[in-house]
Amino acid sequence: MAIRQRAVHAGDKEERHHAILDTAERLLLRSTGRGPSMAEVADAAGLAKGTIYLYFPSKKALLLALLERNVDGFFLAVAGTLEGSAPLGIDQILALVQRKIVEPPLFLPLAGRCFGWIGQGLPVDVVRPFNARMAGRLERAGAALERHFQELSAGDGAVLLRHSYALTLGLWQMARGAATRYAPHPDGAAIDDHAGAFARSGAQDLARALRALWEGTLNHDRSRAAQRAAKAGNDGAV
Amino acid sequence: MAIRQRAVHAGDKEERHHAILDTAERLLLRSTGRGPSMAEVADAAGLAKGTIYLYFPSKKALLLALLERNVDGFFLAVAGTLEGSAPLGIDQILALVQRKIVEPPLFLPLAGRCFGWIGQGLPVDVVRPFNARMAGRLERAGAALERHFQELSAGDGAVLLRHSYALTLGLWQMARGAATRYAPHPDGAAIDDHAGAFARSGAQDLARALRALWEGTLNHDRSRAAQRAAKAGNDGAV
Amino acid sequence: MAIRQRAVHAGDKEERHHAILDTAERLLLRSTGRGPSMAEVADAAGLAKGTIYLYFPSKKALLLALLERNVDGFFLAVAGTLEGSAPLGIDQILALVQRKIVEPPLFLPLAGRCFGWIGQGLPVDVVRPFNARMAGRLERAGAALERHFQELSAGDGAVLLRHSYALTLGLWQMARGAATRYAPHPDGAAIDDHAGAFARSGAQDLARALRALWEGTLNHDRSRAAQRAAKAGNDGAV
Amino acid sequence: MAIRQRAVHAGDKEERHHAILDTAERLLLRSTGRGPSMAEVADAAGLAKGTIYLYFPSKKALLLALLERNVDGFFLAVAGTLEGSAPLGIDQILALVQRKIVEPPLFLPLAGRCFGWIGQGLPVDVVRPFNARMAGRLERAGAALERHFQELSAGDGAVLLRHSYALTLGLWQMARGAATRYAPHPDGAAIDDHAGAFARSGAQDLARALRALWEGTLNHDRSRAAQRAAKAGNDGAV
DNA sequence: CATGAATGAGCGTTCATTCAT
DNA sequence: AATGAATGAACGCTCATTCAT
Repeated sequence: MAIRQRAVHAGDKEERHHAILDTAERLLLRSTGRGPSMAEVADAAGLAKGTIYLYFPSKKALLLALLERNVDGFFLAVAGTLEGSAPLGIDQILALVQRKIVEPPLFLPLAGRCFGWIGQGLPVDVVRPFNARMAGRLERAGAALERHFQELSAGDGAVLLRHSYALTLGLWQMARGAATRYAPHPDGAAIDDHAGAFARSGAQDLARALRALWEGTLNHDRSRAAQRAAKAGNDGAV
Repeated sequence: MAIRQRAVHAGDKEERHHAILDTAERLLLRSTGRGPSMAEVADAAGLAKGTIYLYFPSKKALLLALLERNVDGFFLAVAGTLEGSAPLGIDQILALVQRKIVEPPLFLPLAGRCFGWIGQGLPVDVVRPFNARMAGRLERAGAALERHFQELSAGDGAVLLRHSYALTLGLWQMARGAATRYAPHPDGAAIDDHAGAFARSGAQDLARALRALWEGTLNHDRSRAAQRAAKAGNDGAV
Repeated sequence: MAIRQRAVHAGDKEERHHAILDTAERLLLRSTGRGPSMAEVADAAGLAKGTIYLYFPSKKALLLALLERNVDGFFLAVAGTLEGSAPLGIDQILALVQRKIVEPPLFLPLAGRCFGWIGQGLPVDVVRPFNARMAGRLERAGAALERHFQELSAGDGAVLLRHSYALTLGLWQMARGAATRYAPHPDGAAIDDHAGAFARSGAQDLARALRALWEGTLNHDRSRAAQRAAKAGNDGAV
Repeated sequence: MAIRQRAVHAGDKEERHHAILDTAERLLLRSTGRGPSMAEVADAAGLAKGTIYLYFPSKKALLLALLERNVDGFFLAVAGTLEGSAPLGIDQILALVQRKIVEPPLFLPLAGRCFGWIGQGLPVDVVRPFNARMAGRLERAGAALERHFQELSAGDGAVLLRHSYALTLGLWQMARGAATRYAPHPDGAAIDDHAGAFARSGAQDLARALRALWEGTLNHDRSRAAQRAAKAGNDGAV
């Protein structure tokens, strides 16, 4: 175990915080069941087991931090792109969503597992701020989205993003259960044809599902807006 | 623990099989992480630990059976209803889907957890038939669906059902991660408001998401069908 | 499980007794650690688990019976051959010993394991008669041996046979520990050269060891007899 | 259980390593079947169960280490004594062998049990070096022995030692199986007489057996050497 | 700050034995 | 006599967490 320098400055500590998260993230991807043990994380990070506990009070807290960093990444990226651009079409936005959700760290797995872990046994004063922060990110991204699609009324952007996240998450898990992954499996050339029917969830499948969800949502809101407009016209006439 | 009764006939054994599954199902809902221990299941079922292993060869097998029973219940119910009825509108079908998926045993949680477990460490000759059975159920339900909506071409019914299942699953997990934890135990009397933004997944939210997914899918297929028709008309004219 | 006939006559019961022992013997050869489970024995014998307990009061008793039958086989065969034959040379007797001990059921393994099991937890009224019977067999075979070698005084035949059994048993176990067996291992073509030095115990090695033991014993007794004779002569002369 | 002391330095750890082995050794002597459980070892050593696993990766590894320490003790002691001494007579050497094999920790039992365990379920990269080390010890002790007895040709020393070990092992087991069980626990006050015939293996019996083995071996080799010499003389004469 | 030895509750699983049928 | 469902103590092992150094 390489003896690292002591982290004396605040910056160093922050850095080590992130290093631990990075390590845990990497291990979580290859892990199963209960996720990587604290010993594994410590080893892989080149730290002692006890040291991890200087930075995170418990394993649950570590996983929660990991989840937050991941979800944050997605919503911040979406919000950032949307806020700084000319109006985008649905194709471009769907591509963005898919790229940000599936590609980069490629771990929905984390979410799938963490959502089952957190929320139980974590102290209220940890969970409450976590939820508040999530809500904030989501609302900001939702608002940005609404600026690109007039048919979305206030709050609908956040809802659509949340539904997209859920749909992706669900598909990922069903796919995982059947041993077909997004990432090409090492020796998974011809795993099993029967796995397909229930789990044929590749990127294409996800794209199709997301498009349906978005078009359905936008259409719905558009017609509702039209109804409101018509009603307003009628009312005005009378 | 006293012997409740010996399951000597095939019927009794089947019954106990189900009783164990029922118990495990109930405990799984309140459990976290690795799910209820075999000892907990046995205790709650009024059996000895070893007895469980007379009915299921391992914990994984028990959970897989639980998952199958759940998924089966959904797809069989959907297929059964659709096959024996006059054409239904989208509202009626959505109500059916939602009722069958969310209500009865009320645990997507199981699926969320099990999909992560199966496909890892289970022998191929267990997983493969499982996948095959799932595929069969799905296809049958999908075909029944296609008879109610002409715009769905062959195979699209199954895809739509799969997407619906995934969406429900994802929303359930996000909701569970955030919403159920403030209330000490019994019922969610005092849910935190901040939990909402990210997790406000009640029945209404699910209904909204499903409707969007279905309308988006049906619209998409309808316009594709229209294009095909138009093209055919043009071709015929020429 | 084929329902066998009920064993109503004494002969049937005796027969089933042996059938169970045969089955257990066969399984024990392929087993490891604690030996075959009672369930395995029952299955392989085509009986129910409880039925085994009608014939043997416990697993330990079953193993003890197995051991007895095996040791009996050896000593009875030796005694039988020696009693009904003209004087044999050492080569012929060694060949007999080796043939009877190593070849036929080929399970020293049983002895190696049983000696560790029995003698603890078995009731006195089971163990005491067992020992008495063993002593009888051994003495009879020893006496027969002494008739072939005049240099052996009373009791020495039994001692020599006991030592032979022990030597064979010890070599067998050392060989087993190093994954080299008497019986050619299925895929054991070139297991490991290093195993050899400590465990190169094939039939040849055993033959060499036994010959040394026997020649040493016979020589020793011969010279002792000579000394006695000389002393007697001297005494007589005086 | 309170923490006795933390083993921080390499020396301390080595010491605790040995302390665990000592404890396991002691328990193994009184144990049956599968040997003492890890929990028993831990308790008797004043440690927690998990702590044992800091020093040995598995129960099998612990037993293997125990066996190695025992066998090592014997062969090293023999080699050490023989290498640093003037030529010894057979009586002296037999006394040495017996003293080193039977006396010190007094547990062949271990070997009897361990030889059945190792070689099954232990990774090759553990068993192979183990065998190699054993071979080294044996060859060194054998070579030392050959310097004391000219009639032993190269390699015969190791063979003789191996046979001696096997003979001792076998006798010990037969003795144990029959002799130690009547006395309730503490000491063998009232050994049954019937046990004797098959198992009367005290130190005297062992001495007798070993002497026969050694004399037989040495005589054999001596006469072989004589034959060779005679043949050489004849050849030279012709 | 950092370490890693120590802890011990907990887990999934086995299996000899019992006894209602 | 025969069955096999039920039992429950025991086992080997893991791992989040603590705390002396």
